Amino acid sequence: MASPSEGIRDWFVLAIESAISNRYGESGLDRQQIINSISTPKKEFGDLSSSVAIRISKGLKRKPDEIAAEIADGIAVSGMIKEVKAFGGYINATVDEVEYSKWVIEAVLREGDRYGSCSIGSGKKVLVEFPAVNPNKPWHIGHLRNALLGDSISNILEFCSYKVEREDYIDDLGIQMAEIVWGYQSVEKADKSKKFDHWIGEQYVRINRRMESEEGAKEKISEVSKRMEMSGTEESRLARDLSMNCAMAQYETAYSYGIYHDVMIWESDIVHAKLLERALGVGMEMGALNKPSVGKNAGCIVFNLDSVRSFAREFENPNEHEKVIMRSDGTATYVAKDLAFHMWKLGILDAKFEYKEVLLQKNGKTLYSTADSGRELDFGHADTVVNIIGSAQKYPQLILKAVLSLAGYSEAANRIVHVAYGEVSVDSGSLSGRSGGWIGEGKSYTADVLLEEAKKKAEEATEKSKKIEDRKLVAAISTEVGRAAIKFEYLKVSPEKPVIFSWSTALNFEGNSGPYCMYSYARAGRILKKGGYGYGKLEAGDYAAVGRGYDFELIKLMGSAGDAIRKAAEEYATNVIADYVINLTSIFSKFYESTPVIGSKEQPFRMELVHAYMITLSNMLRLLGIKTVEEM
RNA sequence: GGGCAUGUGGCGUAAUUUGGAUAGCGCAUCGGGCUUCGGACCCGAGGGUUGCGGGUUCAAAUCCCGUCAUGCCCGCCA
Repeated sequence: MASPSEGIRDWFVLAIESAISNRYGESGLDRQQIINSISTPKKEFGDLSSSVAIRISKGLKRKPDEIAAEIADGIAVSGMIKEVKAFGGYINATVDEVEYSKWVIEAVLREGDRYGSCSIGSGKKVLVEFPAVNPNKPWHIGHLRNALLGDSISNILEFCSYKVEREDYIDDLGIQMAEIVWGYQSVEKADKSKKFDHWIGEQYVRINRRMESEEGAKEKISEVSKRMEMSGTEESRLARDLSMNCAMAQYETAYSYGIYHDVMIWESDIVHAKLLERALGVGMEMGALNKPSVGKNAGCIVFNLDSVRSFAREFENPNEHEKVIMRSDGTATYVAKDLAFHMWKLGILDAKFEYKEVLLQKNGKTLYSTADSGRELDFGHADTVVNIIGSAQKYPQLILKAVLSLAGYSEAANRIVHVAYGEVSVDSGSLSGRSGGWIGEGKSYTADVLLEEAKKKAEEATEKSKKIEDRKLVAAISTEVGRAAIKFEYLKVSPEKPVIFSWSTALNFEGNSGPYCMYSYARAGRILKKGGYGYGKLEAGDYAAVGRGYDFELIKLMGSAGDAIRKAAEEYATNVIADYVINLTSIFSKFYESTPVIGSKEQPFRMELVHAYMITLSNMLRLLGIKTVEEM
C-alpha cells in the first residue's frame, strides 16, 4: 500500500497535471517531470511544493509568478489539502493537519511492526552475499562494514517483500588457505585462551613472514593448493577443518552483533560439483570465451576485451586485449570461479548441492552449509544477486557481467548488483591480513575488540544514568547500546565513501548516533508508562488537538517513512534510513522539550502520537539492525 | 598511459541518481536552560567562495568540459 505521504503527493501531482492541461492544453511536461518538481519546502511555505510553473514559464513566455497563480487557482482543494497558493513562482500546498494526522496515526497503529513496509519486492528472491572474509583471520573493522551493510540491506529488502537469502561464501581453497596449510606444521600450538580466528590470524601473519624468507615456498604452496582441490587428501581435510573452525569463530563475532546467515557455500563444494567446467563450457560454446593457440596467452581460456569496449568505460584501455580466465596449467582464476558461482546463483547452471544443518541460530533460523553429503534444499536461483564487495573489486565484477552478457545472458547479468563500498583504513595504514595491520598497536582493530570497547563505554553511561538497579539488566542494555553505536556510525555514511577509522567516531553516543535514537525511544516509552497509556482508540474528534508545531512535524515525517525505506531499497543505501532516523528523533526531542503530554488537555492525542512515534522509530532502527530498549 | 571512486565550516557527514526558495545535521568552541513526561537532552551564537577554473540555465553542491589532490583498479593474484 502507498504510504500516507505518497498518497498526498500523488494527489498533488494529478491535481497539477489536470490544472495545467485545463488551462494551457499540452504543456509538454510528462508526469515524471511533475513528480520531480515536487519537494517538501520549509514549513512557512506549506507542506508540499512544486516548481512546474517556473519550468513551463519559458515555453509560455510568461512570468512564473503568474503561471503559478493560475495553476494554483485551477486546483480545487479537497479534504486532505486545505490550501493551495502560489508564491515566488512555486505552487505551495498545505495539508489539513487534522485529516492527515488521523490518516498517519491510524496507519501506523494498524500496521504496527509492518508500518513502512511495501510490496515492491513482490516475493522475488534476492541472494545477498556478505561478508566474504577469508576463513583465516578474525573480522576486522573493515569486514565489519561489509557485514553491517549486508545485514542491513537484507533487512531493508525483506521489509520491501523480497524473499532474502543471506549467503556467506567460504573460500576454503584460496591461496591464503593454501599458505596456512603449507605453514601449519610450523605454527605455535593452538592457544585455547584465544578465539580461533584471532589465533589463526596471528599465525597467518607469521607464516607470511616465513614465506617471504624461505626459498621455494611459492612452489610448495602451489603444490599444496592443487592437493587441496582433490577430494580425500590430507591437505583438503586440513583446509576444510581449519576453515570451519575459523568460520565458526567468525560467526561468534557475527552473532555478538546480531548478524545471521542462511547458508554457507564452500568453494570446495563448488569445485566438486564441477560447476566450473560447465560454466566455461557454456562460455566457450556461446563464443564469449576462447582458447588462443598462439600469442602470450596461448593455452589459456581468455575473454576478449576488444569485443566489449562499449560495455563499460573500464574496458576502454586499448592496450588490453584479453583477460585470462583459466590459466595454461588448467587452474582457475578468481574470475572463473566467480563466473561459475554466479551462473549457479542466477539459476543458469543447476548444481545438486547437498546441505547439512550447521546450527540453530538465535534468530530462530537454521544455518545451513553445503557439504559432501546431506539433503537437497532450495537455495540459489535468485531473481537478483546482491554482492557486498569492496569498490576495489569493481573491475572483476564488471568482467563477470561482461562475460555473462556476451554468453547470451545479458538479462541475467543485469540482475547482479554490486554494492561497492569504500575501504576502511586506519591512520597507521592498511588493515591487511597478510601484514597483520588489523592487529594494531595496543587495541586491535577487530570487530570483537570494537564491540567490547563499545559495551564498556555503554556500561559507564548506563550506570551514570542511575535508572537501572539490576546488574544483569545493565549488561544486557549496554550490549544493545554498544552495538547500536557501532552500527549507526557505520550505516549512516554512504557506502561508497572511504572511511578512516577512529575510536571516538565509532563510539559516538551523542548527537547523530545510535544511542541518541535509543534514548529517544526510551524517553517516549516513559511518557506512555507514566501517563497510564491504555492503548485505547482515539475518537475522530481527538485529532483536532493536533497543532502546527513539532507534533505535526513528527506526523509529516512519520508519514514518509515508507518513502525512505523504498528509496533505501532501490539504492541499496542504508544511510537513507539513518538520515531519516536522525531527522525523526531530532524532531521528537524538540517535541519532547516543548510539548507537554501528561496532564495536557491534548493528552489522548499526544499519547497516541508518542505511541505511533515509537512504532515508527523501532521499525526503522530494526532495519539498521538496532534493537530498542525500554530503559537505558 | 587508461579507468573508477572520493573531495562540502577546525573535524565527521546529509542533500548529487531526479538542478529549485536561506547548503541540513552532529562533534568541537562560546553563551544559556532541570521545583513540570529521563540532561545520552534542548535553545542561542560564531564558523561555508560545496577542491580549483570555465560552460549550460531564469536557477548549479547537483548537469557538461577542463584541471588539481587523495585512494583504488587495469596480473596466467584473490
